[in-house]
Amino acid sequence: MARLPEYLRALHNLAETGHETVSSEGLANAAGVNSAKLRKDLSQLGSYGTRGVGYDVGLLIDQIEYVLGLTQRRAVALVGVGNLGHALAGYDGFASRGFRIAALFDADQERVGEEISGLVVRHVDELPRVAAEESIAIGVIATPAAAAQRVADQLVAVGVTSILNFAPCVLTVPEGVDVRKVDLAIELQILSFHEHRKASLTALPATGGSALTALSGGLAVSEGQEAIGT
Amino acid sequence: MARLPEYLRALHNLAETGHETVSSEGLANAAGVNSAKLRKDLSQLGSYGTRGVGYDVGLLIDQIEYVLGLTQRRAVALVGVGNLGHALAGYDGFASRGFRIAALFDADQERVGEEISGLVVRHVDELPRVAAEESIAIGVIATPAAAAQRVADQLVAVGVTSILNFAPCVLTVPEGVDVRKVDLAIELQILSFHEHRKASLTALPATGGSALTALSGGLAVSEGQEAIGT
DNA sequence: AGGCGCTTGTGAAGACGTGCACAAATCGCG
DNA sequence: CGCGATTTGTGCACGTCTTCACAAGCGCCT
Ligand SMILES: NC(=O)c1ccc[n+]([C@@H]2O[C@H](COP(=O)([O-])OP(=O)(O)OC[C@H]3O[C@@H](n4cnc5c(N)ncnc54)[C@H](O)[C@@H]3O)[C@@H](O)[C@H]2O)c1
Ligand SMILES: NC(=O)c1ccc[n+]([C@@H]2O[C@H](COP(=O)([O-])OP(=O)(O)OC[C@H]3O[C@@H](n4cnc5c(N)ncnc54)[C@H](O)[C@@H]3O)[C@@H](O)[C@H]2O)c1
Repeated sequence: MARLPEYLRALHNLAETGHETVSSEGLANAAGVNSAKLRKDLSQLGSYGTRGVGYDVGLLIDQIEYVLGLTQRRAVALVGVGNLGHALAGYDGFASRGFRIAALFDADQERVGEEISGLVVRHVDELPRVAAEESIAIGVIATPAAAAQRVADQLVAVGVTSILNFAPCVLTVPEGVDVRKVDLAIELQILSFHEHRKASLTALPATGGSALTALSGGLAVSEGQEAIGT
Repeated sequence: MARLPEYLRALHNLAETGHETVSSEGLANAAGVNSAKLRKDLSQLGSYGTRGVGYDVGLLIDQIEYVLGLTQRRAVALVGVGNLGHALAGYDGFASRGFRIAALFDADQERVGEEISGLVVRHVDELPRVAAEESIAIGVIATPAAAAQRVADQLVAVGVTSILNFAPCVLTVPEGVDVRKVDLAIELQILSFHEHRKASLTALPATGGSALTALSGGLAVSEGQEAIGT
C-alpha cells in the first residue's frame, strides 16, 4: 500500500509526542485519510489493534517498518550530481527514514572527485565496482532526460531492481524492475489544471459555457491526491 | 486527468522529432500507458483524431495545453530557499513547461537579498505585497516541515489556491485550495517495499512463508505508478 | 469508384478502491 | 460482576478505472 509510509511518518510524530496508543480516527486524521480506510489498510498487516483502546504506536511502527522492508537500512546510489543531485545528496531526511546514500556518480569529469556531505563523487563507469562493494538496493536518477535511459540500463546491469527517476521521460526496464517517477513540472501542471477548472466554474456558474468547461466540470478528477478539507 | 501532462510531454518530444501525426498506439507507447486508456482520455477532450490516420500532434498539444490552463504562463512563488529551494529556483524545466518563477521567499535574514538565477530572495513577510503585484497562481513550499503549515496559511491568506508541498507533513487548508505533496522519502519507501516483497517471494517460492509474505504477495500493489515492462 | 487495411471511438465486463454502518470485542468503573 | 462507552474489524454497496473487443470511419491504392 502506498499509504503505509504516510502512516509511518504520522506514527513517528505521535511517538515523539509521547503517545503510546492511537485510535484509528486519530491516526487517520494525522495522516489525512479516512478512518475506515486506515483500519482496512492496517487490518491487512495482521490486526494489531485493541478494540476500545486503539493501536499500540510502537508495535505499529515496527510492523509497518517490517512490511516496508526498512528493518535493513538500504543503500541508495545517486547518479547525476547537478543542480538537483546536490540537494538530494545533502538531504538528511533520507537517513532518518531508513536509507543510506552509499555513492554518488556523475559523468562530468569536472564533478568527479568533488566531496558532498562526506561522499566523494565517482565516475559513472565505476558503478559496477562500487555496486559490488556496497550492494546497492535503489538507484536514483537525477541526470538530464537524454541520459536517463542509459543510466537506467547501467543500473539494471549491475543488479539494481528499484529506480527513482527525476528526469522527465519514460524509462523502459526489464520486467521485475520497479520504476517510480517524480516530475515536478507535471505536479505543477496538475495544479494548473485545477486552477483553470476553478476559474472556469466561477466565471460561468450555471451556463455550461464552452465545451471545455463542461468537460472539466463533468469529468472525474482523481490524481491519487486530493485537497484535505478543514 | 493526471495523465494529460504526460501525454503533453510525449507530444512535445514527437513534435521536435518532426512527427505531424501519431497513432494512439504510438503515443501510448511514448507515454507508457495502454492505448485504449489513452484513446478514452483523449476522447474526453472533444475527439480530435482521424480514423485510419491518428491524431494531429500540433492540434493535440494545443488542446491539452488549453485544458491544463497553460495558455497563460502561471506565476509561481517559491517559499524556502534552502538546499532544495536552490535547486528548484535554478531549474529551467519549469519555464519550458508553462510556468514562471515569479518570486523567492525565505524567513532567514541571511538569505534575504541573495540573488538566484536573476531573482532576489525576499523576506516572507513581503509576500502580501508581492502577491498583489505578481498575481501568484501557485505556491511551492520548500521549508522544513515545522514551518510548512504556517507558510501554507500565509499563501492561502494572499489568495493562492494551489500549493505544491515538499515538506513531509500534512497540510490543512480551506476547501477550494488544492494541495499536492511530493515526499521523496515516501517514494523510496515504496520502492523498498517492492524490494522486500521481491526478496520474500524469491526466497520462499511456494510455501507461503510468514504471514507477512502471504500478505505482501496477496495484496494489491497499486501506487498510481507501475513498472513499464519491455 | 470500390475495396482493403489501418485507426479511432466506445459498449460492456470485470477489477479495484472507497466509505458507510454495524456487530464484536475490550476496557474502565461502579 | 455487569454495564456502558469506546473502538476495531469487516460485509456490503456504490462509483470509478481499466481493459478487451469490435463496429464505424477514413485514406490510399488499384
Ligand atoms: N533542478 C530541479 O529542481 C529539477 C526539478 C525537476 C526535475 N529535474 C530534473 O532532474 C534532472 C537533473 O536536473 P538538474 O537541474 O540537476 O540538471 P543538471 O544539469 O544541473 O545536472 C545534471 C547532472 O547529470 C550529469 N550527467 C549527465 N549525463 C550523465 C550520465 N550519462 N551519467 C551520469 N551523470 C550524468 C551532469 O554531469 C550533471 O552534473 C533533469 O532531468 C531535470 O529535468 C530537476
Ligand atoms: N533537500 C532535499 O533534497 C529534500 C528532499 C526531500 C524533501 N525535502 C524537504 O524539503 C524541505 C526543505 O528541505 P531543504 O533541504 O531545502 O532544507 P533547508 O533547511 O536547507 O532549507 C529550508 C529553508 O527554509 C527556510 N525557512 C524556514 N522557515 C521558514 C519560514 N517560516 N518561511 C520561509 N522560509 C523558511 C530556511 O531559512 C531555509 O532556507 C524540507 O521539508 C525537507 O524535508 C528536501
